[in-house]
Amino acid sequence: MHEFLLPLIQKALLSAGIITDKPIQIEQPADKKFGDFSTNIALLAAKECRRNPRELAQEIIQHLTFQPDTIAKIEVAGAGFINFYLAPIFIMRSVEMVLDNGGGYGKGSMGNGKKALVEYVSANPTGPLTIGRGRGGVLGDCIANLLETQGYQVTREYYFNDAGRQMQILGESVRLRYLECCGEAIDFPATHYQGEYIGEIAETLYAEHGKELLEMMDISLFKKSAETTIFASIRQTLDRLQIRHDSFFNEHKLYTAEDGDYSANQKVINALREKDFIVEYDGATWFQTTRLGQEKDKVLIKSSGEPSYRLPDIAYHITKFERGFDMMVNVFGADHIDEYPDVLEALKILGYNTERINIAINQFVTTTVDGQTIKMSTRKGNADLLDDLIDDVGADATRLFFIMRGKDSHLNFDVDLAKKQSKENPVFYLHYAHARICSLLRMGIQETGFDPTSSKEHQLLRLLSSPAEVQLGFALLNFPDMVKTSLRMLEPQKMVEYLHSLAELFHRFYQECPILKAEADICKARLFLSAATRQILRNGFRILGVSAPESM
RNA sequence: GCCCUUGUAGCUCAGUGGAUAGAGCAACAGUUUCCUAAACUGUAGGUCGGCGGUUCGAGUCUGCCCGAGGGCACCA
Repeated sequence: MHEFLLPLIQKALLSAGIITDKPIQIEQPADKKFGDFSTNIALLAAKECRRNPRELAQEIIQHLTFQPDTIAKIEVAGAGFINFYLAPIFIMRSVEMVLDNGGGYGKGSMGNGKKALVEYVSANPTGPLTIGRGRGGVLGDCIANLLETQGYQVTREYYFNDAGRQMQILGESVRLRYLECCGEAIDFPATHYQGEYIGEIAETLYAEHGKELLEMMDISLFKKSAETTIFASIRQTLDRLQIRHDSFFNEHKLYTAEDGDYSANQKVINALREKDFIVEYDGATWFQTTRLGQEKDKVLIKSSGEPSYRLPDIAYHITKFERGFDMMVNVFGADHIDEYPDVLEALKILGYNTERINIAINQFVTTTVDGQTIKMSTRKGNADLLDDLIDDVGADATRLFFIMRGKDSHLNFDVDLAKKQSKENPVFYLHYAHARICSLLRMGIQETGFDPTSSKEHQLLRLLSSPAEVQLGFALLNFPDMVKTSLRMLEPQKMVEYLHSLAELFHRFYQECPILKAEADICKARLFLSAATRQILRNGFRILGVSAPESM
């Protein structure tokens, strides 16, 4: 609808001779008595024009020209707001587009073929996925879906490292458990991986090899075995949530030189050295961030000669630019919050446009079971496994609960609520609206032989004018704007809220307006409206990665 | 001690410098001869953590204080 109003206002400003560099903001007032849409442009422009806002608003209104039957009323209100009331007939006419476009309704061309990269999950294969990772995974997946609806060519990437120190410890942990299987007495250090899965991997090795690995001091076989098993389990868990990646980027690539060339890591050092941001002391190589006003320099190469995580991170981001991505989104958990500023600083120094990088940070998750809040802690056994949560509440509830709060909010995952089969549970409420429409349409075909999904008599929608119908129709038209808002804010939560309110409006319509019992044309019109609602629910569910049950 | 996020109704949370601060759930009171009552309607519920500042206007920006979560490694 913004596409409809924005040009109208722009033209009015132009013909009224009002010049302002303030952006035209169109919002939907919380209270319907202030119209369907409203703009505060007169308030914003008043200051620079040195005019009274209300007078200015009045003048803008006089220069607004539009087709009859589109806008029912325009008024100046409050301090100088301009409020628009759409004509019901215009709303219902517009709903026809939902049916005409079907699954394509809500798609946009913001991306226009541009290449986008979304990096998410990116857990190293040291253990099964935790609930906290799940939130980021779902968030990233939804953001990727949103980008796709806007015409971006999206790559979903998983960045991992199977070479570092943590992986060494992992291999060592498996070896120790293996020795245990062989009946050796061992001392298992607290610094090693405590989870039960380590023992399971060791047992598998014991079953395959017996005691023949007993004397093997090289841990690479143990490490490899652990990595393969754990990665398989991670991917299986992600698969249960419909989270998929197109690309798995192994950090190790950045360490190795190709054809006598420098490694990607070394190139970063060279380039930063050229910019005079590299210093060496204490046996290590440092990124001189003190020159940027920070308290301490940051280590890039440890005195052991190994790069610290920061160096490959910078090199990795450079590959994103080199691979030609116009837009990049990194989804991180709150524990990585201190990681990215240094990376961005380095990229800026090296001349990359860091405005193309968007950081989406999600706060942590606590779960509530039987009214008891359980705090999540990483690296402490396996009390917070994502798999267990999916077993408990199902994939749809897991996904939806992760994104139904803003990513900045410290999510409280109420496991009992997620399992409830009633409207208290938002998953259920959304599913029910969809299933109810499916049932209604089935019944409609049975009783009247009319199928709104194959009929083209969409213009019958114009017969509808009751408040419940018009409000539902209006909500449907907001879908494209909601998609854009969700993407702009990198916040799928907006979509969840929108769909919830849509479901609510449908239930009210269903309650107030008899459908199959109505006069033939009205019946058809209402079935069209129902079909359009179902279409939007489906389009929204697809973005959120939630199923659309046909019956319940 | 420093940095990031956060504090809004009983609970879980929206709120993009603008109008009398909203929603869902819970609570209370109603609605089914009728397409799924797995639903709908209505009522009540607030010192926007606290104290200052910026301005025509602050829940929103800013300073300090208090509470919560996270981070402050030659771990990732």
